[in-house]
Amino acid sequence: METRTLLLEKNFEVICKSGFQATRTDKVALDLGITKGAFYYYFKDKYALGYAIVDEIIYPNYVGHWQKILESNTNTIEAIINTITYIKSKSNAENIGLGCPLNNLIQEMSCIDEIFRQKLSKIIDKQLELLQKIIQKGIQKKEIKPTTNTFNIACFIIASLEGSYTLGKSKNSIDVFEASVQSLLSFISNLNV
Amino acid sequence: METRTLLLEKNFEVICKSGFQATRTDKVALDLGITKGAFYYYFKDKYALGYAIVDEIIYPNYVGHWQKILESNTNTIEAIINTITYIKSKSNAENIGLGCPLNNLIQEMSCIDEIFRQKLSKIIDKQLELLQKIIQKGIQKKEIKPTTNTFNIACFIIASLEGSYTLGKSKNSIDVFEASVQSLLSFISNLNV
DNA sequence: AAAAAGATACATACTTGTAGGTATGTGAAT
DNA sequence: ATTCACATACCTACAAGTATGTATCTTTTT
Repeated sequence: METRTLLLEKNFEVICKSGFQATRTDKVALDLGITKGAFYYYFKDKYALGYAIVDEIIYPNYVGHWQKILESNTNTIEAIINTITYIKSKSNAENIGLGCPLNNLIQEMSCIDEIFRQKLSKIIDKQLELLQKIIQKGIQKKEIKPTTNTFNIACFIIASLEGSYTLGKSKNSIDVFEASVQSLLSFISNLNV
Repeated sequence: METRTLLLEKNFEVICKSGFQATRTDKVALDLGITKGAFYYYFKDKYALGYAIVDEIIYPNYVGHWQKILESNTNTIEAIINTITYIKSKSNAENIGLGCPLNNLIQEMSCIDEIFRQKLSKIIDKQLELLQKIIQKGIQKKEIKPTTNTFNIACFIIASLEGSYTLGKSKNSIDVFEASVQSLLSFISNLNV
């Protein structure tokens, strides 16, 4: 694989485990058999690496799911439930302690660096935008109660999901995560007409 | 005020703004006209300060609300809604960008330091425990649907709340926070018989 | 009651590890 | 001949912690 890609992916992995600030880019590179010189050939500084990870790895990963729903034609509620069930299935007892990479970075970096905040905020924005469109479409298709406040519900769904990761991470246990997501799923199934 | 208390409270303030790792304890002390020597007289090291903040400031602040509900006799759902409405009212356009101190520390420190994780986890645990008791009592008082899964709902409420802060922090906007909490409130009001 | 002996609550100055970054070198490809 | 894709060695700012000094207060001794 290309050196830059290797650096991006391995650093992402370590950032997921220890956060951005605690990540030592030179040690990560060394683990890959890559030297500091190579790192600074591809990235201006540590923050440039962080931004690249957000743009190139995190963003696509968080927006894809919702995009697909919009493009599909299955029942709206079913589609949302399927997506969240899929997201849920990706967490297990081993990785739940790591939390959600997006969530982690928001809490750690938003207050320290405005560019980080903006880039992460954009991911949330895009998710909210897509979810609102999905719900709106569901209302038009008469699959979702017309009284539903699309903005409120979209915010609530993303918030609950992120919060579920927080619970799981804090307790380092999949149980609380799954319990919370389960409630979210039944909440969503009650949005129908 | 006592030197130790001053150090605790001012450092807590700065940690809320910049996180634990980015906080420079000596600069915080200096701002208070206190020297490094005084700091290390009261705290073994930076982590001891962090632990003290969690134990002495954060813990009491997060557990008190739910404790009061258990001790009161008002309608369960009303009591929960009042509490969350009160919590909601404490955030505004100026401070929402800081996020929730508990949430912040969980994301930043849980993976880095196990003692931090345990102490923070205990706060989540206590909140879940109290909320479960509150819901259980509500069921007994026939104010809440008997089919309600107390564990799932307790997890969901805490997760949604924490997640709402995450949204607000990421967008540095009170709107998404309030929208999400609003949905949570209406979800809770639907828990009645 | 006075003096001596510790303890308390800091202040000052110094040390050290290291994270992050730079400057320069070099072999291969174009 | 020059650019590309790194490698090596060095630098430096500073966060964290330590060692030591000292004024004041308390306690004990005589």
